[in-house]
Amino acid sequence: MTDPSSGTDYLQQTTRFEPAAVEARWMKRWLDEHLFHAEPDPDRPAYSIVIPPPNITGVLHMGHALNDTVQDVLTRYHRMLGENACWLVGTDHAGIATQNVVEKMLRKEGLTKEDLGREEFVARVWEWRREYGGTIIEQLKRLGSSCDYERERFTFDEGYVRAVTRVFVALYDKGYIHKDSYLVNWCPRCGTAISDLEVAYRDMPGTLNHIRYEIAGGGSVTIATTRPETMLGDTAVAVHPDDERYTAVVGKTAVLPLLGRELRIVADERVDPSFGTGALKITPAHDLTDFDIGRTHGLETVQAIGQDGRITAAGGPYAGLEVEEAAARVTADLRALGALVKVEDYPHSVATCDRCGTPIEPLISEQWFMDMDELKKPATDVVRDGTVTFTPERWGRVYIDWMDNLRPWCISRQLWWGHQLPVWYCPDGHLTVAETEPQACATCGSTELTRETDVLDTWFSSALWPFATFGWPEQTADLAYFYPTNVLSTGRDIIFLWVARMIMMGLEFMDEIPFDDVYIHSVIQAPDGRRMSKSLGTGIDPLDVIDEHGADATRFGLLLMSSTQDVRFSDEKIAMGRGFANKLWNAARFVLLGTQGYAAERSDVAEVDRWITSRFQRCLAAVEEAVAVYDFTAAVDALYHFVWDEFCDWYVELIKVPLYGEDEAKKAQVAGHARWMLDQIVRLLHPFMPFVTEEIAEQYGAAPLLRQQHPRRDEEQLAADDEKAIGELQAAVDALRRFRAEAEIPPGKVLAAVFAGDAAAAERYEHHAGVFRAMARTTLAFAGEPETDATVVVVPGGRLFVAAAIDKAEEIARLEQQLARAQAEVERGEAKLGNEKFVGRAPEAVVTKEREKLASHVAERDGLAARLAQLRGG
RNA sequence: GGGCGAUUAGCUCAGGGGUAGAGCACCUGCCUUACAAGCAGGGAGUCGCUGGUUCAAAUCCAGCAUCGCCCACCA
Repeated sequence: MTDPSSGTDYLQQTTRFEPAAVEARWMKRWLDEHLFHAEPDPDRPAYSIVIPPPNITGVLHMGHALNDTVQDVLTRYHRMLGENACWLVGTDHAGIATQNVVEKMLRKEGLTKEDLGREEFVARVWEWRREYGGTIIEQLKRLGSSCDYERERFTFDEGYVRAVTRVFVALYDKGYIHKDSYLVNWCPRCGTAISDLEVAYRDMPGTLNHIRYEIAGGGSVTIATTRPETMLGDTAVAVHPDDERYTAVVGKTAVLPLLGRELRIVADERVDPSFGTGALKITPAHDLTDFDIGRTHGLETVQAIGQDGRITAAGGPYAGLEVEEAAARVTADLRALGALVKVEDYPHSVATCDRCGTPIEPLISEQWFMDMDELKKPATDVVRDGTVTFTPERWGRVYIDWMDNLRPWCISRQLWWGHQLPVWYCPDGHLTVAETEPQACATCGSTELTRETDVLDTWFSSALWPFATFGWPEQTADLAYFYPTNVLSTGRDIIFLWVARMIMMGLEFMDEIPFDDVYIHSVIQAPDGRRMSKSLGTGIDPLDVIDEHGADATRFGLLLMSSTQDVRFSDEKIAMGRGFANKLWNAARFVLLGTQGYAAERSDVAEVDRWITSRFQRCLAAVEEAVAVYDFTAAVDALYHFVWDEFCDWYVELIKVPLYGEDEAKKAQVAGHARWMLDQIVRLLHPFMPFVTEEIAEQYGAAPLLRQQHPRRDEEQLAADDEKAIGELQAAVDALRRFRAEAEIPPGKVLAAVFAGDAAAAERYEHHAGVFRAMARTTLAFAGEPETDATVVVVPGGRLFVAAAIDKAEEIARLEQQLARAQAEVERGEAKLGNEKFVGRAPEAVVTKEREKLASHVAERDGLAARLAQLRGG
């Protein structure tokens, strides 16, 4: 890249990392050079992820942003490990959602879909999709998502339709799909049946109405209902067989008030005798329990509520009323009759349409169902036996529990936008199910065929995503190479709707699981702990966050929020990411500008070089272990602390001494290593913060990092001795700094100190004399008597006597405090080691550690006591 | 009704049998030639409550409380 990042002017002047321009430039380059695209390559292992396809009506929200960051980290990470990584991207045609959006648009033009007719309407939806359907894909790019955009798929594209049709026909031929007249969840507003999973229960206030039904031949029975209007569809009354209050009336006939319909009184165990009056009105056409009881007892069904949500002709005088109005009228009329015995407040949960919020009307209609019994067993087994793993694990148990209780899936929708069922009817009502339009009825040969108008549930097609996107039903090279995918990352809200069904379909049609791992990410709530939602006004637009802080910062912050539990959105974490990107950028500026002309080369000559290399290896190990178990917070945390606390705060400061020094050979060695180290860091960090790392790598000619390798784990680069040595150096500098702060010694004042202690420590400190000068503003001497008014600073391996300008009385008080603290530690340690049970039963390492601690506290105490005695005496 | 999760510093959250951690916020001092979006230092918590196991519990177990989520044919 030449502009504007060529030469050192750019580095010199850019003291802050400015994401906006950098991001756009890099995304363009990655795309122009096809760096995200993968083709099957037998020489490399495949790593594949399919994105949960967002709805074409969707815009990027915080959940996507987190999920896509996770997938991008994994994709970039594995790509740099040398795997052939393909992150497959695409969109979902989203039946109801999309149809609703286009209908709303038509309404603004004063049109309904009926005005246009089906064909024209569907054409309008395609048009809408061409114009707006790609929005979310463009938004993905803002985040830096390295999807294989050249493979973009759509759940309604040509090849996908073939896959859906093939699956439907195959399942029909196997007898898993059938048509039935059954009680389904009907949304009167959307005008379609929906599946159980698309029903949301919401707590609402309501009333429990006790209604008296007279019994033919004398007596009465009182039932209780929350929906009085459904009595218009009653065909029976049921009581529990063991309920002694009602044994006498079972078998008799009750009379439905208002309509006069005769109702059988039946006994059924599904009635709860403790609820209400113990007598249950039976409306087989509008309640699932009633429907089942009706089937058992051969009861008539009366449809009192129509698909438009209004009372039908069966409701006599109430016909044509909306249910709410009907409820009011029925209640009033019952009251007038004296049949309404009691009305009590009764809050209960109401079934509503998950998509539009309208109360669901259970009613009987002709629908297509998929029987899950055969499909669910293998799909449950693979999770039970660990072939497919869930992270966090608990979602696997949730999945299994749900699978164990599966009921048939209602897959037909009375919509216009979607995969039309490949089913044709002849005038005699025979069915012909075929992949391509048949010429004649398979049963009677009639050529007058009409196609089923229903379309499939959107989730039917989504279930095929992991294999249909790689070319199935064709046996393509892509499919052979990239399937099964490695991991599916998604939110927990679609475990049942989508994940479960992909596993079932993958096993059925590919005879293989669709993915090895399922990673369920956290739900990001609004900062106040409420749901992020547009209607509540609690949503935060990730694009705004990117605009404000940059994509790297947004990714970093989101990864910090990728917990195993729900978390609140935290602006501070994003700001932390921004600060980190800036810190990294500035560290890179320092290294690159301060070592110009030197070539990157790892060195193990200097202790400090071996130390930072070793610390890097530990960070690398931590990152690899964290990513392997999808613990992105731990990965990012390890990177942050290594880069900031160790690389920037210590390494960079430590190498300033040789770098600004006169020893040219030493300087060359340190400079080379610093450049090498920076390159290692940037490679390790790239999957997490792709933009800033590319921008840095560009400055020394290593870009694009997308083509580079991940740093290599190497046990031989670990250096425990050097870590210990530098650790002690850090502790000594810290002690001096603490002393300076406590004694309020001005930063500019240079202190002189005499070291007394063991020889090894003396040698080490002498070697790092420059470090003490630079980082603690203290010059060290290793011989001679300390002055009598010197202050003692305890450091590893001995004591520093600092010629200090502080009050003797204050110094005595300070030492007394330190002594008291040391004494307390000694006593604690002695008590612990004097405890036979502790010494006898605690692990040896714990006891040893305790002994070492005690010894060091004893030494510290004795040193302080001696010093105190000297001060008091002098 | 069943299940799951959470309860740790002022805030947001990690951790997890062996002397309590991070970021932000706060206090003090510094524009020290990579970075003031910075540097150095500091204060701050009976780890929700009650029991139990253990030499040792924030951590494991049981119960309780509060909050949240999911499932359910709560007439």
